[in-house]
Amino acid sequence: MDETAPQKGTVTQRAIEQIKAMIGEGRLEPGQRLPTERDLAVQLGISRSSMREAIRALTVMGVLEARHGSGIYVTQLEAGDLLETFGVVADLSRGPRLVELLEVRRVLESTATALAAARITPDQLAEVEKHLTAMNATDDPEEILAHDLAFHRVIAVAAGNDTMAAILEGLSSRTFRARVWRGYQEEGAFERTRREHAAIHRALIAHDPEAARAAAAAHVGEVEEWLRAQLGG
Amino acid sequence: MDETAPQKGTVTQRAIEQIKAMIGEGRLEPGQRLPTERDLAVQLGISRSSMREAIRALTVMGVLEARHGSGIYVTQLEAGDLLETFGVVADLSRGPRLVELLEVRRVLESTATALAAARITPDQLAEVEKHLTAMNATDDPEEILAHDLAFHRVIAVAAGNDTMAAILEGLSSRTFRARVWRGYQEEGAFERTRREHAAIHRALIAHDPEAARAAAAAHVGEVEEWLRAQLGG
DNA sequence: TCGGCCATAGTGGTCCGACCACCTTGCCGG
DNA sequence: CCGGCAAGGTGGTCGGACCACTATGGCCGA
Repeated sequence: MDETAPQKGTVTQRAIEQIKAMIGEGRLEPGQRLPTERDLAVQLGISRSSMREAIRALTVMGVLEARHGSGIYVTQLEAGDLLETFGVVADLSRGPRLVELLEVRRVLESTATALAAARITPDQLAEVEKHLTAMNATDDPEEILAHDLAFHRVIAVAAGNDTMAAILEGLSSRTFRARVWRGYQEEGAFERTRREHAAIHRALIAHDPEAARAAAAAHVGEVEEWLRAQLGG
Repeated sequence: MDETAPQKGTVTQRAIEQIKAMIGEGRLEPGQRLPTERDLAVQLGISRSSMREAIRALTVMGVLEARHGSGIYVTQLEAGDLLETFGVVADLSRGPRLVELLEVRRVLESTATALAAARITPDQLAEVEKHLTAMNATDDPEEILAHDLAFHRVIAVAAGNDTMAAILEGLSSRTFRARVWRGYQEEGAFERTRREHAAIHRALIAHDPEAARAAAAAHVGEVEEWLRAQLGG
């Protein structure tokens, strides 16, 4: 048995862990440039192919970023970078898990909206209003959806918890929302959605966290219940 | 310009999207075996190296699973499979983001505990008690941590939302908890933790969701406040 | 006949070397 | 002094070869 090379798992997997460890131990700072693929491969004693797979893995995790012709860099390791893959879950989920995801979103969205009610700045509030009016001024579903997403995104950011905002971003990814809302809006839910958004807006203006929490929970809950009914019968 | 091959992004990235689309459209069922790497590479018109990188990427996302000597399979696409990378966020986060993660955990954990209070079965309750007593019967920090994790895991499962349980699992990943708790427990927080766990347990027995929510929120909130103080000065 | 062993084909895992596309740098000429 | 151009360096792609492991089926012995 060779103590210098425990030989656990594939060499690629080992490389992934080693680089992750380097970052965890602070030997690689956010934004820093890594050695070249070729050098890294030599350092870890593996081939460039395997090293590239490891880099690819860390890239999809949002830990590394490869710039063609320039080099490999550690990302800023911000919530957005690392939670990007969260959207994949939403995209590939179907049936009962969609309800579960909406339940998670209801919990987080209501909390975020409550926090936002207490902390939102005038500028952010103005932006919320901008998307609200734009959303009500058009009949194009695409545009409505875009402003709807932006509406909630601004609120999530105003809550002051970037991690929570990033998770909510993933839970509201374009394809996820589009898939669910297509059916929901076909049942003439536009007016109801408008009223719910208005209620959230009022609560933000009043800086009333409890009202904001209730309004947001009801808003997401409506969709959640509709989807539950769709699946149930 | 070739309309048959839009040439957007790298070939590997395209391959990732194509396979993801196949699964999204239902052309690939969970558990199903994919063609060989070599065949897939030919089908998508790329080299095996690039195809392997795409497969590696989908593997770390928890979408595919490669079995050496057997083949490549689509995972069951359960919440646990897809949210496994969530733990990486916790592992690589430091400073203020740790507080944000704990804030998210507090929100989800309190909700999950409340749900569990209403739905928990006698068997699950017995398991909760098992870990509770085991946790109080030893002084080995390692063992305490293990039972602590299991304690909350059972509760999360009892809540009936697998997605939420999977997220909480990521937020409580071993290294994350170990890093934070090391310092927290050094300040003689054992007794307080014991009391908080007991309070959660009582609320579960009484099937009292509100009490359970409050107890869980306080439990996580304690650590959150301690960590906030650590960073603040 | 039945059971287990083993050769074999097929699969993912690894490595190598070459070339391409792109960015960066710095030299050179205006 | 400045702008453009050329060369070197980097990640991206390719093809082929071999290794490690699994699964299958036939063969041999009981």
